[in-house]
Amino acid sequence: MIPTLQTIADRVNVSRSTVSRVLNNKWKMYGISQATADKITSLAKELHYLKNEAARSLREKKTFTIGVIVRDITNPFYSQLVKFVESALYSKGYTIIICNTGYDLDREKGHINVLLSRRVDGIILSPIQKSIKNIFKIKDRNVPLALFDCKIDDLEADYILVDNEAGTMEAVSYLIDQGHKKIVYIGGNPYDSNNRLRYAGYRNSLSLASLSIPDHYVKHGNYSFKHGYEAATQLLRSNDVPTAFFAANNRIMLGACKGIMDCGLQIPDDISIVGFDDFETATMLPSPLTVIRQPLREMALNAVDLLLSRIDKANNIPYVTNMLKTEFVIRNSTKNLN
Amino acid sequence: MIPTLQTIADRVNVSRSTVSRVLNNKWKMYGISQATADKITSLAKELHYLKNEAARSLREKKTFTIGVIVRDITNPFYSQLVKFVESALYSKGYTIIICNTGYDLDREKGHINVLLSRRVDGIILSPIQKSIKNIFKIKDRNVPLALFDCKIDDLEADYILVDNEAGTMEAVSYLIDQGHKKIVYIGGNPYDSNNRLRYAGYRNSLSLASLSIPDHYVKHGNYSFKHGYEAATQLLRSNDVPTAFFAANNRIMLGACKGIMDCGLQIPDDISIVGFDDFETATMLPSPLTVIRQPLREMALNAVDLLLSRIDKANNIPYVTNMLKTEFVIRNSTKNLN
DNA sequence: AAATTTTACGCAATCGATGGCGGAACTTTA
DNA sequence: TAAAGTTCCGCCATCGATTGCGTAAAATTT
Repeated sequence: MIPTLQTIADRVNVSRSTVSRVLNNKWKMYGISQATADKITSLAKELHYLKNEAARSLREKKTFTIGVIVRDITNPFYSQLVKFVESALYSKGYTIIICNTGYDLDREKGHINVLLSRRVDGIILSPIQKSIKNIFKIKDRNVPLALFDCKIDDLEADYILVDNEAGTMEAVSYLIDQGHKKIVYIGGNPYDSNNRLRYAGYRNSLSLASLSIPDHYVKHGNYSFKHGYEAATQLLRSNDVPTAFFAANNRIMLGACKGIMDCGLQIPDDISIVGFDDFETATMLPSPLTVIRQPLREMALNAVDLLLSRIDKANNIPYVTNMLKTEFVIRNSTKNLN
Repeated sequence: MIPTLQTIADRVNVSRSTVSRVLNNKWKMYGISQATADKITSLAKELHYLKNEAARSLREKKTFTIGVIVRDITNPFYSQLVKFVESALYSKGYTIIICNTGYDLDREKGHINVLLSRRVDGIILSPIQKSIKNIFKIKDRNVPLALFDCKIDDLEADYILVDNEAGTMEAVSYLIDQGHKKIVYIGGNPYDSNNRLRYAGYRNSLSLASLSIPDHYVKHGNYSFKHGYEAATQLLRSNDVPTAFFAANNRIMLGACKGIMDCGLQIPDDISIVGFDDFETATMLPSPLTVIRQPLREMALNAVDLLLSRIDKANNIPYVTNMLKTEFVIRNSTKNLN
């Protein structure tokens, strides 16, 4: 049998209440004698008593659980996010439930239902485009929510993200400064907010330099290796070969790099590339990749802080949008054409 | 207010029991009229009623929660494991709590306590060496447990792992067949079961070929990029440069590759390398890496099945050790010296 | 010695869902 | 019309922990 408060109470000849108070370190304020307290704590240890969290949650209306919904846990961007979030929350006594949507709206919906059923204290959500309905389910319940790595129009909420537009402009302008004029944008889902903002940054930079953008230099698609690969190979085999690629995320970038290699070309000698997200492999390629790094750790801690403050101090503080700066990490994947 | 069974019961003028029975699709066996059932289901929808899982868990002594404890969630090996496990369990109505130990024994202990407190229905644990005490805590409570990617001496339990020794022998023998005689073993923690078995495989292969192993050809350490890097660079700069490396896992292998590159050498022309674990980056290097692939998806599903069968059919079935075969993926990171 | 304080706890309600047992109301049968 | 079924549902205990309120017993004061 798994011991309960009652088990201990019976053996020490006190009531459940007393045991509870002792084990929650509140015995002083309830005037319980040292002797009783000692008996209880030592018996608890002896029996390997562990509080039943389901019972505690039910009574306290607090689960010490946070739901984390990501799009693809195997993407290092998210697995690192999870690592940081888990670590930060662990030290605060919270536990995380991981939900992987795989960019599937129905799955996201299902996961949200489960999390709400479990009465999680908060949710960190990295939504897919068109998640609004799902998000409203959370808002309706007044469950603290941190939207991660996105910005949804007309939706009031807490956001944690980076300045996608500025970050992209820094990278694209860098290419332009190096003399590139034929710069291709390989993007993700055209409705995704990140993609839109990154694309906007790309356009801005080219426009500032008075460079035009032929339609076939813009390849929206999705955030996959495959898309990056196909976009790159297609362009490299076309009759208007660009001099540089901008990749909207790490998956696309890797795919593009592979495509470039498979076309028998060299980075940066034959073609330049920059892109969003830093990742380990970026440093492992023959020429390490120049990338836009997102301050993932900061973002994770930010999301946790935001959530915890809503949980602790009531959920009626004004919404904030926490837009962090990106860092442009120059390595060696671009060629200076000047 | 969040609606409960009582809320609905009051509005429909029935008892909680009736509502519960209807919402659990048991109304037919309790002879509840269609009309009542309809009223209840539609009101439940209208109010967005969601069962309180804490209450259900408490009453049913079942949480539909599985704890997954991994060493490093950012290692693609584990993030993929999590992805597969999450997906398989989601379809069965289970939810997973992720715990990242970072190879820290105390953290593992803390996480196990939390999971037991939460009365998870089962645990998938990828332990660190010397976890036995922690594991016994789980066994003492009779909580279904699947030990992943390890084998602990004298500990009866369910294991899911690959045939490390045979897998390693296949790879090392391949090197030997290609004429390599100076093969270095860069390993992980010397007490780790995987490392021991992989090392055993390495010794076996060399021994079968009557090759001796100088002490400095064996570099135990830990499963980190850093260790791989340092071991490789140190050996490459020594006066007894090997012709091939065997890396005991993906992190070490990547570190070794980086070390090789930083020494200005080429794979496979100057030095050959094979290692454990397949990973995306392996295919992205100038010469794609020859690796020993673990059937991760199978392993994950196996772990889930094992756990669920223990959960559903009682926890007294005999322990099993599920040792799967590895797959040797030949790419282009070794040179034929013959 | 009676009154007052302090010490040291216990009682019982509560959180929300579940299910065994029982029973009222209505219908059918003899 | 009384007995026997059916139909349809409610009562209440239970899971384990928490806490406001209350109080008996011991200690102290007057």
